Amino acid sequence: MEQVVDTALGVIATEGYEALTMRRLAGALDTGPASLYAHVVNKADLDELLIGRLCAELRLPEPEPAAWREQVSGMCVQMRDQYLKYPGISRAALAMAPTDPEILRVSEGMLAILLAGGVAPQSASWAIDALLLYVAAYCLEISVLDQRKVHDEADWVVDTDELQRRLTALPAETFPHTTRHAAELTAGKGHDRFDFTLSLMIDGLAHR
Amino acid sequence: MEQVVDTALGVIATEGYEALTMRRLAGALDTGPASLYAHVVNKADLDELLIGRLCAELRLPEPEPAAWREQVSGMCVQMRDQYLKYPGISRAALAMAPTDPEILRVSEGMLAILLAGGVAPQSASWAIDALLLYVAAYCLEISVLDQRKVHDEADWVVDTDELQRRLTALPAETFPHTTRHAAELTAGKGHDRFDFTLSLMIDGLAHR
DNA sequence: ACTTGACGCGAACGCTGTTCGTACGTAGAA
DNA sequence: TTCTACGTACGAACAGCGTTCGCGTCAAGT
Repeated sequence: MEQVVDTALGVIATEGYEALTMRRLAGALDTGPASLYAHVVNKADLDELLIGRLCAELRLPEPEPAAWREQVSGMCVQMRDQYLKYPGISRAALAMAPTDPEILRVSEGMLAILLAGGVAPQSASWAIDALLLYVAAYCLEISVLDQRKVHDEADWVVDTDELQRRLTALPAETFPHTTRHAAELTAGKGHDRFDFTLSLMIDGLAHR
Repeated sequence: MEQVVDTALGVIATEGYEALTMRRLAGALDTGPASLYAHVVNKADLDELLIGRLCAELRLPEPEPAAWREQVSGMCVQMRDQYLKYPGISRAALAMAPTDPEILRVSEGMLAILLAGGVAPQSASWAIDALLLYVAAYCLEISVLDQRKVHDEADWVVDTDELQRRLTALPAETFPHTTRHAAELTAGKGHDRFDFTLSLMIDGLAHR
């Protein structure tokens, strides 16, 4: 069963989550699809196992009260990179009940950081939920965009420059702010947008 | 083609997005699945049309600089309620390119509100992105949970009280904070968590 | 050596999105 | 009026999905 999870993660890492079908996974294990159901109840169950394995590889820091902001954003960056390492897997994370013990472990770790930083328990609890949700959604969006680049024709997907050109070309009377600030709307290399949102939420948490 | 979108929204409203298959939609229109492709290129195209229709029904307020916070959170609440009115449709929203003119209209409206409120253009642009992403993810999570309640056996899904009981029953030495603050972790009726995250981000935006 | 039990897997089911060829209805030309 | 030609609509089919059933095989117990 451990090998099933490992092989599944391998398939996702090289071909994306959409390619992880029971048949494809069975083929990678040199067997038929029916044999998988001896080790796994469901595809949903497999998804849970995958997310659990992902969370198990996250490293929880020892809470340092003075550095709680860096520590919590570091956790989010860890999750982000883990999600992006297995493109599209965040879809499974979004559709999952938070019952898994490995997820609870991560949640416990983040709670410890926030409480050590002096955040109120209620704010900390809800903030963890919001952060995990945002990270998963952010990674899903990125994975979907990357998937489009592979699957569809290249002219259907637009890069940043092309998008900015299109925004500028919009009718200025109905989209005055969009045309004027097309540069800002399309700005952000790498994970600038991610960092911005994280600091937005963490700053909001600190000012409470 | 307008009728196709209307019927599709009707199906989603009563049976959920997962039930919106080409065959089910064709059946609701008293025809076969092949006929749909005369009006719609793809299922992805249909999804875009649905989200476009959804966004078209959003009401953009006239920006009032003093009330920008209430206005932007009001927009998010509008989107949330619209998403929840059609359970699961936020999945389509998350997997979509932001090219649709109706989405641009909403984005333009929110940009106008934030700029009128004195938010820097770069912060406003990124904040809109983050807010839209969070709203979609939040609604997707809710829809998935509701779906589970319908599909699976009732004992697989846990309500708030049961979840709190389980958290409290965890081993206290490995989950000290989770067991102690199980009440806070499971707290929040209605959209309290949603309101919290929104004010978190908007407050962070104001302190910039 | 015979029985029994468990396990693995080929084949099939019902479902999905999508395509192809045909048949029909209509509009224009002779 | 009659014939043609074109565009549209749809029944049937295809490839793929998750999942289940039942048979065959193999190991252990008596």
